[in-house]
Amino acid sequence: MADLNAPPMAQALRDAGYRLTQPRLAVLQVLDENDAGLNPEAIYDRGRAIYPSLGLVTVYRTLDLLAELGLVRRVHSEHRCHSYASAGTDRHHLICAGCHRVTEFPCNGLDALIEAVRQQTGYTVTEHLLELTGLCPACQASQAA
Amino acid sequence: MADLNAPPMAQALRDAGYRLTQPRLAVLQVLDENDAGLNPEAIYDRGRAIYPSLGLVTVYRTLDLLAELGLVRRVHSEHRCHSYASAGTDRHHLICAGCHRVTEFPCNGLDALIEAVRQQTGYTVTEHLLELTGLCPACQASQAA
DNA sequence: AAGTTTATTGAAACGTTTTTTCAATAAGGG
DNA sequence: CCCTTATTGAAAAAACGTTTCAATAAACTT
Repeated sequence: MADLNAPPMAQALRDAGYRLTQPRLAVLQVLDENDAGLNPEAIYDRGRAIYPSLGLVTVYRTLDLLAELGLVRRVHSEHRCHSYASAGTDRHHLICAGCHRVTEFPCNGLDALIEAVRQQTGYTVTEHLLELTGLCPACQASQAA
Repeated sequence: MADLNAPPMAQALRDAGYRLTQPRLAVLQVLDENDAGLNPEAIYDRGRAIYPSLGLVTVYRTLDLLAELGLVRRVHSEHRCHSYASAGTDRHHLICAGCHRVTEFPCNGLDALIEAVRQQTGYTVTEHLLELTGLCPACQASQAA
């Protein structure tokens, strides 16, 4: 089982005690090669180009596992929340409404903001979700033309 | 058509040019009386106690309409994004992981944070989503006992 | 109050997304 | 190589959401 070209997330999977199967590697590769959020069916379609026996169920299971391990995150919108994108060390998604590209950004200052909310409301805060949506520079440029 | 006890959102609906039907009022009342995020089926069950002929399809349609008007918002989580809660003037949800209560909070400082991201990335930012999850004071107290 | 207009309804049917079941397969260890 | 068992994928099922359309009811007009 050669892992010379395995995406970086593969090591994290192995380190967590999971097996590196061909279907999982195909899913990982699709996620690695695409910076737009992709829904399970799109991942399935692209994954079958890499591993033709890939099953849609496996895509769902793999995404769930990766999400559990914090390696991917769901991409949220008001209408649909079906897409997933890779999750790096930066925690927050910046989503282009034009090309659907998903970029991560660190959000300095959010800790202070959360602390203020904690003091105002008495809530502990254990999880937070922040997504910003707008147009990336490339889409801004092409819309201006 | 008496609206003596109509929830506040009813006026917003009427002002937007929509009819205040019994099914819609039932949905509005359910949302008004519950501070936990509720999924469509839960709203349907509770709504039928108010208006027995209520249909599930109507719940979905009413939620869509209310969301379109900014009167309710979807509640997001990593696993499921099926719940809705009332939306007031404050924009952001604070969700209790214990009792599922959804509270809104204003988030002073987020504008500055978004501006910093804009300058770092070149993105315009037209929408933002922020949710904080933790334990409310009541659940903290009951867990400590 | 009665009549008219038309927005809205709900059940049935349908479409989409996600999960379960289970025999078969394959990853990884000895 | 053999063994263990995690994982797979197709079929089936469950869950979530939308469309169709005749009937109903909200709101307006007279």
